Amino acid sequence: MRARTLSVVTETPQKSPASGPNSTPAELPTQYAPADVEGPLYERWVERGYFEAHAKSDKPAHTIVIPPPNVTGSLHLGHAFQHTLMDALTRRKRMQGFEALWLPGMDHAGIATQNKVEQQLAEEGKSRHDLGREAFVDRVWQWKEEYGGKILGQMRRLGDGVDWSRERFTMDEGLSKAVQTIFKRLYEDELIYRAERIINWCPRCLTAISDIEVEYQEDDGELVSIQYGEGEETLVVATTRAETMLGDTAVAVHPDDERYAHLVGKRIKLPLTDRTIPVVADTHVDPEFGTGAVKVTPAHDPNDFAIGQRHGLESMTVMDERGVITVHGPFEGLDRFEARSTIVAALREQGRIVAEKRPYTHSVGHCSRCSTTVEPRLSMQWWVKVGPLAQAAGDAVRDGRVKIHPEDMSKRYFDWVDNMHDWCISRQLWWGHRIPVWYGPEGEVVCVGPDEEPPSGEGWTQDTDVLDTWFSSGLWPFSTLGWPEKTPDLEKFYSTDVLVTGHDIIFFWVARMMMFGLYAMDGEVPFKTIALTGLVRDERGKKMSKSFGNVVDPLDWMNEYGSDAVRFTLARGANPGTDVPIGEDWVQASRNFANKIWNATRFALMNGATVEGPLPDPAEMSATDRWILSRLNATVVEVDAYYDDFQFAKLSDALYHFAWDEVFDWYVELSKTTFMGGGRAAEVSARVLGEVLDVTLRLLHPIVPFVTEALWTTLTGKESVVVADWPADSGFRDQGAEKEIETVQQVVTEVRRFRSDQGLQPGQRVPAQLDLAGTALAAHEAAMRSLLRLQPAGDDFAATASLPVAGATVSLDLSGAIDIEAERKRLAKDLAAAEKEKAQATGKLGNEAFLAKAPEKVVDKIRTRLETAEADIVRITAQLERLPKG
RNA sequence: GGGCGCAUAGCUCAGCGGUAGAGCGCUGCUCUUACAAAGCAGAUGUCACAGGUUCAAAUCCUGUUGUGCCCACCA
Repeated sequence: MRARTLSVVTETPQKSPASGPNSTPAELPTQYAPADVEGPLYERWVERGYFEAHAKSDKPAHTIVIPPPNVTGSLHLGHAFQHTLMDALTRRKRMQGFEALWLPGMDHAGIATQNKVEQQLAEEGKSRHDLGREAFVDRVWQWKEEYGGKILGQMRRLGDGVDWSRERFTMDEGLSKAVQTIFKRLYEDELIYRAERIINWCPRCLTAISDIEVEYQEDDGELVSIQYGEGEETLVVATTRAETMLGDTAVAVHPDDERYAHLVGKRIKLPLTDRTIPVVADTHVDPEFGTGAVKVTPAHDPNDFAIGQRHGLESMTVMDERGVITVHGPFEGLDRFEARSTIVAALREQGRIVAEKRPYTHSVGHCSRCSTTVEPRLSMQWWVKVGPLAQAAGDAVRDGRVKIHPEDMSKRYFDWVDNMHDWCISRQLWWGHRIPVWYGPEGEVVCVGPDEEPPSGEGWTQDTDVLDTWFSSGLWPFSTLGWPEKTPDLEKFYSTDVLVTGHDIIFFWVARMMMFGLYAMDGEVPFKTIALTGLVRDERGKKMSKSFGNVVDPLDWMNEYGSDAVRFTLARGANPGTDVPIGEDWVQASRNFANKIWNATRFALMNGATVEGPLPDPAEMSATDRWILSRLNATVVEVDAYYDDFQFAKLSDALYHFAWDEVFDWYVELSKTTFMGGGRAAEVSARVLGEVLDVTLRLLHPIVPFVTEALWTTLTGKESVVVADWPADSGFRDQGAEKEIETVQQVVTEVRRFRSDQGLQPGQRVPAQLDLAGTALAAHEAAMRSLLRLQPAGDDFAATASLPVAGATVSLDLSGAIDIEAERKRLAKDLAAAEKEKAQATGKLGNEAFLAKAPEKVVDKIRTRLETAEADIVRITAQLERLPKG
C-alpha cells in the first residue's frame, strides 16, 4: 500500500512552483491518497478561522443554519448529502466575498433521546422511575456528551465548513431562554392555551404526540357487528374496536335514515353493562357504511368526541395510560387487545354477534417513535393556536418573500399550512424544555418567563410536562443567533438565506420555523429560500433502512475513497427535490475523478504551468489556448447559473465534463507537442494551463474541498483556496478558436475510428500525408500527427486510403496492414447510412407543409445534412472504386 | 377517498417540440513520455401502452396500465 505523504500539503507551501518546474511534481505520488491529505487540511482550516463569521464585518451576510441532527444518532448518508450541499453553498458564498456563516448544532430530540436512554436503563434492569426525574435527566445529559461528539467528528471528516464558535444545542441555556420567552408571549397573546381534547396517545412512550407524529399503516382488523338494545328496540353497529364499547355513551345514525328514525331520541340497552345509552341523529354518519349505525365513544375516538360535543354526551374513559381497561367488572385489568377478543367472545356467548366477524383492512395510527398503536385519549394538554400563525406562514410563501425550491413542493406546503389543526405541544416526558407554567393551590395558572421568579408559597407547582421537541427547533433560525436579545449576530445574520432540508420534514420543522420566525421577528422571514432535497437511496433506488440491510455508514466510504469522492457523488445525484440513489460503484467513479484532477495537475506542474504574471496577449496564444480559455469562461457562467438555481447535479456534471474531457483530455493532449517543443509557445501555454487549472480548481472547491485545496496551494503557492476569490467571467470568448478546435477534434475522431476499424493497434505508427490546404488546421498538424500516431510520408509513400474530413484530407499508407475486405464492408456500411440520410433529408425538403411552417434554422440544418450526405456518397463511392479488386 | 409525481440503453438518471444523452456496467485493442483509479474504439433504446394535436412528438393533450410519495377523523 502506498502511504506516501504529500509534503507540500502537510507543510506550509513555501516553495514557489516557479522556482523549478520539475521539482514540485516529483513529490506528488502518482495516485491521490485522500486519507493522507484530508485530516490535516481540515484542522488547518479550523485553526486559521476560515469558517468563523463576524457580525462586525462590512461584507454582506450569507447565512445557513444546519438542520440540527438528533443527538441520538450518528450521521447517515442523508446528512452527508445535505451537508455537502450546504457546505458547497457556503464555501462558494465565502469565496464570493460574503460573510458566510454556516451555523452548526444539534437537537435534543426529546422523545427519541429519552427512549434511547430508557432502553439503556432497561438493559440494566432499571426504569426511569427508579432514578427519579432529576437523576434521569442527568443521565441523558451524560449520554448527550458521549454520543454528541460522534456527530461532530463526522462533520469534520466530511469537511463541513461550519463556524464551531457558534455551535448550539437546543437545550442550551440561551435557547431555553428563547423557548420560555416565546412561550410566554404566545400565552399572553392567547396563541397558547390549555384544553382537554382527544389526543394521540402512545401507551408505550406514555405521552401525547402530535398529529404528524402518528404514522398510518394499513392494518388487518376485523369488523364485527354487534346488536345493541333489547326487544323491539334494537339496532346493529359495526366496529373494529369492540373494547371501546364499554365507554359508549350513545349510538349515532344519520338523521335521514328511515331505518332508525323510530329509535332516535330513545335510549337502548348497552350490552355487557347495565347502562342504557341514547340514540342520536348526526350527519357525520354515513348511512351506506356498515349498518348505518355507529357506536359513540367520546373518550376514545376523535370523531365520537366531536359527536359527543354536538349532542352534549358524557365521556367515559375506560382505559388507563397503558391501554389497560379500568372499568369495574370482568374486563378490568385486561390490555386493550386482550379486552377486544374477550369482549367479542362474551358478546358471542350472549348471541349479540349478528354477523360473523370479517377481515377488514383499515388505516391505523402508530407512534412514529416506537410503532405502538396509538390510542386516542381524552386528555388535558397545552396547545398552540395555529390559525393566525399558519396564515402568516402561508402568506410569506404566497407573496414570494420565501421561495420554495423546487417550486411544486410549495403545493404540499400550502396544503398543510392552510389546513393545519392546533398543535399539541405538551409531552409527558422528562427530557426536554419544561413548560414554564405554575399552578396554584386552586389550580390557577401563572406563566413565567425566563427573567421572572416562579411563584413561591404553599401549593404552587410547576407543570411536569415538557414541550414537543419541534417547539424548540422551530425557533432555531433565530434562537441560535441570540434571540430574544437583540444581538449583533441576530442583526447581521437574520433572515437566513437558504434552508436546506428534506421534504419529509416540511411539516414537522419548516412550517413551524416559518410560524415562529415570522411571529418572533415581527414578520421577518426565517429564511429566503427553502431548498428541499430528496432522500438518499441505495443504488437500486431502494430506501435505506436497517431491515433491508442496505444502510451505509458514510464514514466507511470516506475512509476508503475519501470525503471528496462521497461529496462529489452526492452532489452529482442531487437533482432538485428528487431522491438520490447512491452506490459504491459511483463513489469509486468520483474517487477516480479526484485522482484524475490530481494527475492532471501533476502533468501541468511538470510542464511548468504557472499562475505568475499576467496572461499573455491572445495574439500570442495558439488557437488551442484561446479555445480552452473561451470554454473556461463559458463554464464559469454555466456553473454560476446552476448554483443560483440549486442545480447541483447539473453543475457537478458540467464541471466533471469540462475538467475531464476538455481540459484534462483534449487540451492536455493537444498541447503536449507545444510543451515538448519548448520556447515561447510553451511558456504561453504553461501560463494558460496554469490559469485554467487555477480557475477550475476554484470552481470545484466547494464540492471537493480537499483535493482542490491540496493542488491549488501547490499550484499557486498561495495560502488557501478556501479564502480565494470565486472565479469571474473575464469576458474572453473566441468563437473562431472554438470552431477550429472542434474541427481538429472531428478530424482526430474520424481518423481514430478509421484506424480502429482497420484493426490497427493504438500505438502502431502509420505513414501519412495531411492535406490541410484551405483549412485552419495547418497549425495543428504536429499535434494531430502525435495524437494519431502518424509518421511523415517517406519517398515510398503510397496512399491506400484517404479520408476527407472537414475540408482536409488525411491520406494513409496502410500497405501491408490493411484488410481489403473489411475496408470494403466498412465503406459499404457508410454508404448505406449516407444514402438513408439523403433520402430522409430529401423527403423532408420535398414536404411543402414542412417548408411552409418550419423555422428557417431547422430547414437550413436539413439542407446542410443533405449536402453532407451527398458529399459523403461521392467520397465513399470514389474510395470504393479505388480499392484494389479482391 | 383525495392530491402530487414517475415510467427513456443492463443499472441509476438527464433531456421535455426539431436527426436519442450521461455516469456506471458490457465488448475489443493498448502500459501512446500525468493518470490502467488510464487511453482509444465499439455494441445496446418500437423513449410503458392506445388514441389525439402538429409539417414535426420521448417532449403537448386525453385515456389505459404499472409504480412511488403525501394528505384524510372510512365507524
